Amino acid sequence: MEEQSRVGRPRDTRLDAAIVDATIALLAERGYREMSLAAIAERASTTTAAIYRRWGSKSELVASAVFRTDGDDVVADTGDLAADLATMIRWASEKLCRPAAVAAIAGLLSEPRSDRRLRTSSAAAASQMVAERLERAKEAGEIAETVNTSVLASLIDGPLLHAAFSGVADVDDEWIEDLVRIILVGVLPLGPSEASSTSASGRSSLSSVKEAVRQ
Amino acid sequence: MEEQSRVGRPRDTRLDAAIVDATIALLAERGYREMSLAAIAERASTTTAAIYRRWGSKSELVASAVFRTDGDDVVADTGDLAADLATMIRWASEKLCRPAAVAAIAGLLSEPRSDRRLRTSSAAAASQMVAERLERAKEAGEIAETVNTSVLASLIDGPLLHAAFSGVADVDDEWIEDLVRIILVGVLPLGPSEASSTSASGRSSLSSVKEAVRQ
Amino acid sequence: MEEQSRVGRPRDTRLDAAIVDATIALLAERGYREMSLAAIAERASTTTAAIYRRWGSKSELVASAVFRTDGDDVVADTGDLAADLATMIRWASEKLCRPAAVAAIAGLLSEPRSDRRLRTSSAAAASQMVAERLERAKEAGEIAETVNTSVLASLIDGPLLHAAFSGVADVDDEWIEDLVRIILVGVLPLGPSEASSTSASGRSSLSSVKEAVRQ
Amino acid sequence: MEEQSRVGRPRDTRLDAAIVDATIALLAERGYREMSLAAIAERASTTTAAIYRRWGSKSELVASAVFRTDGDDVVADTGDLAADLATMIRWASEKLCRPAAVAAIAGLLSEPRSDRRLRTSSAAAASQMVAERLERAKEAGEIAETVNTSVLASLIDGPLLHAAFSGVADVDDEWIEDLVRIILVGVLPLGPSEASSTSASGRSSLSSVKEAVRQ
DNA sequence: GAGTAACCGAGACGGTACGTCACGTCTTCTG
DNA sequence: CAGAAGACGTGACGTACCGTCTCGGTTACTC
Repeated sequence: MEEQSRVGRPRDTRLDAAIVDATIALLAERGYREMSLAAIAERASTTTAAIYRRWGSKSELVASAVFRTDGDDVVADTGDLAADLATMIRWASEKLCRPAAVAAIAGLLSEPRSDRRLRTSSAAAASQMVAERLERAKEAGEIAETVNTSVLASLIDGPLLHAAFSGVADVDDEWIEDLVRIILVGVLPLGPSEASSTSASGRSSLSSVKEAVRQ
Repeated sequence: MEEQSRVGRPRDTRLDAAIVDATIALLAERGYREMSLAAIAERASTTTAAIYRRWGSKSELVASAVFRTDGDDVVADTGDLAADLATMIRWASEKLCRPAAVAAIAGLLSEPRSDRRLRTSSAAAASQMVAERLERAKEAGEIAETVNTSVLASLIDGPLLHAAFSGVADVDDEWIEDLVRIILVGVLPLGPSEASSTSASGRSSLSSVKEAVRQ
Repeated sequence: MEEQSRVGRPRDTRLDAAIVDATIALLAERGYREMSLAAIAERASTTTAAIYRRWGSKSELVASAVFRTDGDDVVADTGDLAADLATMIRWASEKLCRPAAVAAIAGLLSEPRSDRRLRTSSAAAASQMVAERLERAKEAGEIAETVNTSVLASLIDGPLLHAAFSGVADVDDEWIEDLVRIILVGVLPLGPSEASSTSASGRSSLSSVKEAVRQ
Repeated sequence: MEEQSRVGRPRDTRLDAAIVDATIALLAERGYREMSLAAIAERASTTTAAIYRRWGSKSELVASAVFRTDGDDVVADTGDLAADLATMIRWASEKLCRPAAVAAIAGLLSEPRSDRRLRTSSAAAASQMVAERLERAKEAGEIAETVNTSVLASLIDGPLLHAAFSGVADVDDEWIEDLVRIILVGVLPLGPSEASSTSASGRSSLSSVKEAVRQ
């Protein structure tokens, strides 16, 4: 969304909303590739020129339309990791599982310069904040020291991405609760016994991990 | 890849390979959107007509080039769930984390009728086999009864998708091992204490799960 | 050449002229079949899309480029049939004997639906006007009543077509003058003797015509 | 039609006829441009390879199929110019006015190398023979000395070409008879009065020609 | 009678042109 | 100066045709 100069006729703000709405609707209906800017303009009762006055390209429009962060809290930090993790996953599911979002992610990644545009803006910032939140949890002893926070971060968005892309499972509250439970169990510190067994063997083999947990 | 009849001049099999190789190379270099069939044809020293003789569209070519399953085993089933899970994740990482695969997934999902074509062919079949493997593990008592296998399936591909799309973490053996450990711990049955505590409270709240694990 | 609406950016009229010029030049150089729209576009420093915005097809472009009638007088009518016939043949030779015109006529007739498009527009209109001019001459007694005006009309363009297609004779002023002389002599009323002889025999045999003329 | 070597399996002569018939039929139905060799092959129940074994190109096939001269007499020479001219025009009408012939002429002229291929073979030979016949008529005094035989030759095929191309008039026996009458009258020597008047004025103006004829 | 050379059908091959579509820019008129 | 309309260059897409080539298989002359 580009700035506009102070002088001259101001932009019709109803057009902004109409364009964004049309973009989201058409993304869901047709997908990224078969959604032309002409179709967006027509549904918004305007022209492509008006769109290009506001956004620099199709991908920029889609990115800002679908992933506009109206100053949302992207990271929950109440102090209770279990609750916060559940909250973040729920938020992520609301963000990623919409049909328009699936189409947008796929479309933006299929574009060439998506690296700079997309990631640097919203996604990267959010990732950074999530990483910091998890790092704090680790320092607070809420997460086992052996847990790689990079891996843990991938467990928040990743399963949702898979579900949204494959379209197999419908992600409802129960599904999310099940997911959170597995992650939490897998991530929590297991007390003295856990500490000793893994410290003894270092990066133990998977079967030894299994043994340790059973105890 | 369409069948060809027995009569007439047979197809030049070197062309098939050259086209597939060119497709994978250009996907990695330029991404889905900026990879034209003309460029593929040029690199494979042929013409677009020869490509269209073999595949019906750009998306069909990409799907079969990147996700050709040469009769691969898509599911590991040695009886040891821990080892099999690790194997499947490793296989998935080899399949999904290549640059060409990332570009292909994004591109195919940005196309309109990818649902029917792509998923029904390879991905859906693989998902089905994974689901069956997990269901067997559940019946064998290797997985806690409370674990939703649909959620568990999304934990195999999902984190890899996230890592590949965000490009933040580089997925190496250590990363995969960390992932497997978290999933295993979160999924394994926890013995009598777990059974009693969860059976008592049914779908317990997340905080009660936390308590149960700590014991 | 399609109409364009009043609103919006107007067409670049220099492009229209450049395209038409390039079409005529390339028709003469290469002929209809070996003249591609891409070559026309290149010589006119534009693209095929700009051409298709103006004309619906290659044949339509060629027809309007070669046979554009800028409100020309297609029929001479000074009252003197001899002079008018000479004028019309001279005009026709200028229209039909250009290399581009020869290529255009052949090309358009080799296309399938040229009937409706080409003839109904310019050629048919011109033919109609010529027929009317000849009919008036007949009523004025300048042409013998036995002369079929349809045949006479074919004597204006026909010999020029033959000369242009066969490429044998070069059509210069002397050639045209010779042609006009033959037609005029064959067409003029021959006075009382002619009237009586032909009325006596009705549609006389050709040899009797010969006799009649000799008298 | 290319030669074939003496050894090996001989060609299926029924195919030759079937291909020629299919070519003529499709030329009349669809025109030159929209007649594909694949369609010809299909109608003749064979393949394009069999066609290319016999003819070198589409244009060569069309030329030989439509204008095959099975040793026909292309020039009538009974000694009676009037009758011969009528005969030649009648023959020409049978040759040129078929729908397939119109399509063939247009198509061949729209091809690039039609000069060498088409004219050198049949048309040029025929023209040469016609020219010689007319020259003999002139020497025999059957044609006025002022008549240009090149012009006269163009009066045989030309009007028929015009009629066939424009499609306006249907060329029947009466039409041809009318045409022959006009040409003959315009071409015959007019006796002593003609000789003196034209010798006096040389290339007289058209109006003086008119006067001379009226006498 | 065995060889062989050319035929036949089918269909893939390289090459070229066609006509369509979308993107992002530019130019006019109107408010 | 915004907005509507639409032309502009660029470039990809998918189709069609031409003329050639390569198969497996067949047919008739030749040795």
